[in-house]
Amino acid sequence: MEYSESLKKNRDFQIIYKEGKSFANRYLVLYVRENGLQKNRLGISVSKKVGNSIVRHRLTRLIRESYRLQEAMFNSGLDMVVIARASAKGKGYQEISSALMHLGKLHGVLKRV
RNA sequence: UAAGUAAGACAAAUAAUCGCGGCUGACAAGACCGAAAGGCGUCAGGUGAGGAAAGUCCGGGCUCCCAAGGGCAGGAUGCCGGAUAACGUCCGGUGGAGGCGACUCCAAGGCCAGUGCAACAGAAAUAUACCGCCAGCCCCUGGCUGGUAAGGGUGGAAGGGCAGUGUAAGAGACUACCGCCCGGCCGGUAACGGCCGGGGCACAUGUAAACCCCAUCCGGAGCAAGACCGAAACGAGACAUAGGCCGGCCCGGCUGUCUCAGGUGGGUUGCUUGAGCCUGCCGGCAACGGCAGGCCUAGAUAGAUGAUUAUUCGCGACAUAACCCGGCUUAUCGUCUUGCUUACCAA
RNA sequence: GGGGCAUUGGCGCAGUUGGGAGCGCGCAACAUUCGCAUUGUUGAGGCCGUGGGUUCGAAUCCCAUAUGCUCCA
Repeated sequence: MEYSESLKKNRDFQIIYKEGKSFANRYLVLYVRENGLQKNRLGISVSKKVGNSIVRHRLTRLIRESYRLQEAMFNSGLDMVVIARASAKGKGYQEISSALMHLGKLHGVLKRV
């Protein structure tokens, strides 16, 4: 991803859960927190409750892909954590992507086009 | 053709664009990050999950720890022979069970080494007489004593089975066949099978997935193993007091510089060439082994396979490597190949 | 990567040499009261997680499997 990094440490996730704001819809939950950097940082979390390893990997990829393709739409300087919910199991790219954009709109982190 | 049975193969395909992880090559080679070890940009090429990668139920390699040697305890396995690095796996047999058959299935050592348990029912559960049968006696529509396991009834199981002889009634008391036990001979590496003789049955119900006995095997932990490089902070030592702070000065303390130990955050390695795969020939019924030729086929470290478009069909199941192999078990949409069996039809 | 535990009425739990499926709360009915609560009596409710096996007989023993919880690194 051109402008972004991924979140790795559990500590980073915990900070965002504590200090960030969250919105949710049917498939996803999105936490956002300003990090004061030039870049965005993205973390994806899929719980074991959602499904087996195949399902979890698939969802991770769909979320990463939809973020990658829409990356230019987001403001910069944000830490974001996307959590997949159990109802997202078995859904396709179109649904996941539109769910992510919907949450971005709710947070007001999308650039005005 | 239909039904079945056994073995095996495949796991949607093709193209384009964008994106991700290793690898190789070329160009940059420094202006970056870091204390160090080390990492790093662009382009091109090639490569990138499974038959179960799963469950973690077994076995081994590898690594470290412990260790003079041996035993006990504990655990596992359990007909015989073979294969193998090893196995609880596989192959071939034996015995038993199922099927018309092809074929399939079996935790299949030992309750005549010992101990325990067997509710209820039943007279009695390893020792006995309730009914009955027979004999004798008596106070004779009955009772008592003795004999008896053929019959009834209970039970999952009643003391070898069945037929005959025999007897007061019966009984391996005796006899034939079957079963059991013992001994011998023959075949087989063996499990075992066949034959002969004896015991006349005294040992003899079931349970070892009850304790246990017998035989064989097993040291412990696991790649977050282990090895290497190694900040900061903490610790030890040395030096300098040249400088700063405490002070009038010295000692001393803090600070400073250097060294060492330890090995945390972090990094490198272990990390993929291996009991490897494919083809052919040879040995073996087979599992498998030998020889020759060819091939190199993921290596991530928060963890890489996705998205879009087009075409085709049956509209795609179960499911993602994490040190590596050999098995087992479980999940699974379907497609195909071959051998064999049975039934029907045709020649 | 290794190990352990649990699963029994609606809920929480007992259940050992393998033979009866139980306890408390809850539920229903009846009694008591003018009525309710309390109390008492009675009752319903179970494939003992699932599938096989051993045994005459399995909640219990053995094997496989599912779900949940938990420990160590």
